[in-house]
Amino acid sequence: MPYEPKAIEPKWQAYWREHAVFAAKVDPDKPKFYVLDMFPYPSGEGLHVGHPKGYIATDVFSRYKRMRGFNVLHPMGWDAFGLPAEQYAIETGTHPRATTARNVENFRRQLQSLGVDYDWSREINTTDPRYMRWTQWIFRKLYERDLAYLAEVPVSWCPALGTVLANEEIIDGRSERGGHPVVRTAMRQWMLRITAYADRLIDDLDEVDWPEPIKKMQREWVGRSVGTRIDFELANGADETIEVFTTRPDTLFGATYMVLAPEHPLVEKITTPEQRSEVERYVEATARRSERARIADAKEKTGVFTGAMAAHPVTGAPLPIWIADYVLATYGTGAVMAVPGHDQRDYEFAKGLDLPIVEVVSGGDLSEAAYAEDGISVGSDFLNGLSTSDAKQRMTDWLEEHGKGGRAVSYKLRDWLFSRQRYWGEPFPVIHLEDGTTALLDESELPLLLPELDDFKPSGEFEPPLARSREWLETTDPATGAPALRDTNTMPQWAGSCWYYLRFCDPNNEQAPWSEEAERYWMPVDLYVGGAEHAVLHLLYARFWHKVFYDLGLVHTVEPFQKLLNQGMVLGYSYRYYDDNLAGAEGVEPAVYSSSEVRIDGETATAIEGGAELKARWVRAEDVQRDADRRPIHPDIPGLVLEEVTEKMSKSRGNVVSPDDVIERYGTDSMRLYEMFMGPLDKGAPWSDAAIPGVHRFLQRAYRLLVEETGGGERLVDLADGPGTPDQQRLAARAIHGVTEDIEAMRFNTAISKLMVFSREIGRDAALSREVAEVFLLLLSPFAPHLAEELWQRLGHPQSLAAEPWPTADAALLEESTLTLAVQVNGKRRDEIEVPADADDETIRRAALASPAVARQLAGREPKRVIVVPGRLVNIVS
RNA sequence: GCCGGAGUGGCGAAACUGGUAUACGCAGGGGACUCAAAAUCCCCCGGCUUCACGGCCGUGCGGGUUCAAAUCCCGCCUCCGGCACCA
Repeated sequence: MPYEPKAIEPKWQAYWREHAVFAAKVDPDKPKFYVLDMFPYPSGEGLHVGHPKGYIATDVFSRYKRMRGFNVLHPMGWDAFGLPAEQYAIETGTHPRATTARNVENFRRQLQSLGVDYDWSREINTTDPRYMRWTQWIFRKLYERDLAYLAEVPVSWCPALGTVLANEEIIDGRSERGGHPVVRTAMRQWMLRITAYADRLIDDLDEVDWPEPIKKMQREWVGRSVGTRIDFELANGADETIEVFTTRPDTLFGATYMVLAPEHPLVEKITTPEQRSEVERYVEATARRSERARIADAKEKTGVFTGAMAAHPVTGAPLPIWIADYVLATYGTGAVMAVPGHDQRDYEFAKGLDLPIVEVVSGGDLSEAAYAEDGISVGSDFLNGLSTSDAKQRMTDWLEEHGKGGRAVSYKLRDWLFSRQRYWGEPFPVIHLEDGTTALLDESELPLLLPELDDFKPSGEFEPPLARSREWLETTDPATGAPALRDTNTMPQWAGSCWYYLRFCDPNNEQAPWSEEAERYWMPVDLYVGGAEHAVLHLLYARFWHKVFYDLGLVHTVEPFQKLLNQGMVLGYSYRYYDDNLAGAEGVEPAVYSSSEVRIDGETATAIEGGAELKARWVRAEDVQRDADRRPIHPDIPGLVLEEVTEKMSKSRGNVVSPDDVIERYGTDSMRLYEMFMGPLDKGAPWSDAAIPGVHRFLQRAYRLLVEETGGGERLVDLADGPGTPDQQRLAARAIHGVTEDIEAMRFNTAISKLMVFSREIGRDAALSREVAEVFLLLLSPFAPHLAEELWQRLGHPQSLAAEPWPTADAALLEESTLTLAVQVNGKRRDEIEVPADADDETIRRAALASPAVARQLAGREPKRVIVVPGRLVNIVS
């Protein structure tokens, strides 16, 4: 019988489960290792071959660490609140709980078929009341620490969908689904004071072993900038000041006007009657435009004069106050002092509206552009002659002395909007009293469960679905018996994923979210693997919560994730064309275009001929036909050549490959091996079915190394006793050394190639010895655990190899007795020589010069220099 | 525009600290085994040139540093990802 993964793999998956081989228990006598995957949202579509890449990598590494004597924690669970289940509920009436349960079943089955060494006894689900209870408990802690507060926040409200939309759900001011209008409006919502942790979120990045680009993105997201606050008084003596933040206080003498964001609260107050109608029109127009649209025509700067004037803090000169949408209400103070000579945006605005531009830093040419670089201050009174950095100091000191400003720090980071107007999330453990105050539910009342509904749509204007259940909504204050209302918002999906790594340490605890003992033993996460798309938000939010836990004494480390790794995306080949049926209407015959007939400009596609606006369409990869030139063509539209692109796998692109199909054909071990062999873990690569037979053949060879076919059955091959021939021992030592190094560095692709070489060479000169065969199986086992276990058992071992010690290489066997050195003449390789490993430079030099190829190259010239690089080469310079 | 990452055979890739460019795998070609095919095993496989030995060129492009550059430096080009007027 040949290698039969279908017989072997389920057998070992059952064995691991039944013998609880991967169950993790606190054991103070053993070093721990906590490996974590970013847990998935169990979508209805199931896994595609891109998802498991990270899971397989953590599996390889955790199996390796276990064999190295570590007590490994490798858990899995479900981030199961979320929009798709709710949308499905709105459409079909199916309760999200039912959808979620079904999807979890399917995901668990698929993950288990990969043979990953999860400790399934620790499985968690964020929608489980036993989990949700503690998420709400954490919210109480945040509230008690004044890190959660209610605020009126502008959001994008879509009346037709009855819900608030995120920026990415809005296209051209309309909802992505359905194309309904969206308006900006203020709503009372929960906010989390993440900005209180801004400095620590930047500074503590120095503590962790993360890819530098990710750290950088996080630092920039927090966006700390150090500068000066300046107070501008109104020129008419009104009792208002405009506060401004700037990183260039040295240019204060160059300020020729002020600009407020249209949403700035002072706009209303200071606008003069003559300007009022124009200002109101502008403010209204800005509110109607989406943030995206505002950004899109950033080049054209518009604005309106308010009629009011501010006084220059030093000279007292009047500065006209404008409003313009290039000033953002959400950054700094929502107001800027405009220095058109030295800020490009102010320059463009001033040019467009004919406002004065003055030079206060020398070095540029203001007739061309603003000069934003450093220089020497000019036309700036007491700053004249100072360098930019000295002038900044001097001006800030002056402002402090005169009570008109001072040093300040500003962040890009904003507080975290923590409410969602949805059903399928954690309800807030609070009640709202009639006097307008808010009170926390007592711990004993947790979890606060969702009301049972059969209609999940929003219940009306500004009313989330939770408002549908009056009996849930209307309650009483347990303290006073007074009537009270529950909060109709739910928490965002982030809530559950912000602390799940802590729950995994102690998933069944009913007294606390986790015990101190478990946290002290398992934390921090030693290796965290997931997609780079979570580089900023998830990791920043989780770090924020962790720091709060630290301040509460609930965790003992400042940072949760010690080492982070982003797996590259598995891409799929998709096949694209275009048509002019923009709305996707049915029953029409759209004009179709091949990509060569289409012009792409940003996000819009137009026909080169005729200029009609077009939309991209995809043909499912399995439906694509080929013409005589092997070009991909449309199956139904004759002659339409498709464009082959490699992009992210998704259902809409028709390029999804399911692991179920791959496992059915080749087995899990082959799929695992292929995913690790494709290339470096952190690099993206297109999935290719055609390459799998290569690794599958390797596993077949591995199987035949130990099992031979007889007439009707099979038997173990005859193995030599003892450690094997000297050659075999050397090969084994080298394989152990190389594979170990590669796994430590997470270079799984090269580890596998070393295993391929090892298996090919090992039986070449003599019968395989038992010891060498065992080394091979142990090295193979993290990658192809099912096959390795099977063969290990056939060698007569009654126990799983999961707990076997990892082999070690005998250092003496790694040393070579002779070395092959390349011989170069003037840097070009001309020959090679064989020398004893301990040969001295003089011997090597003589051997190299004795080479006939060298003599031919030198053609009688004397070598000027001979460079001997130990163990590598000899370079003769002539 | 800014920030990050990457460009090496027909393809996925390797070369770890500057030291023999293309390991390993896919596809392709040839051979062995077979009545035949599949499977398996062995060999070849960057380009140009030479009967051959060999020679020349070659890691996106152009320069540079070095005895020696895929690797370091300067200037560009292309692709992928992220961010978007941050005062």
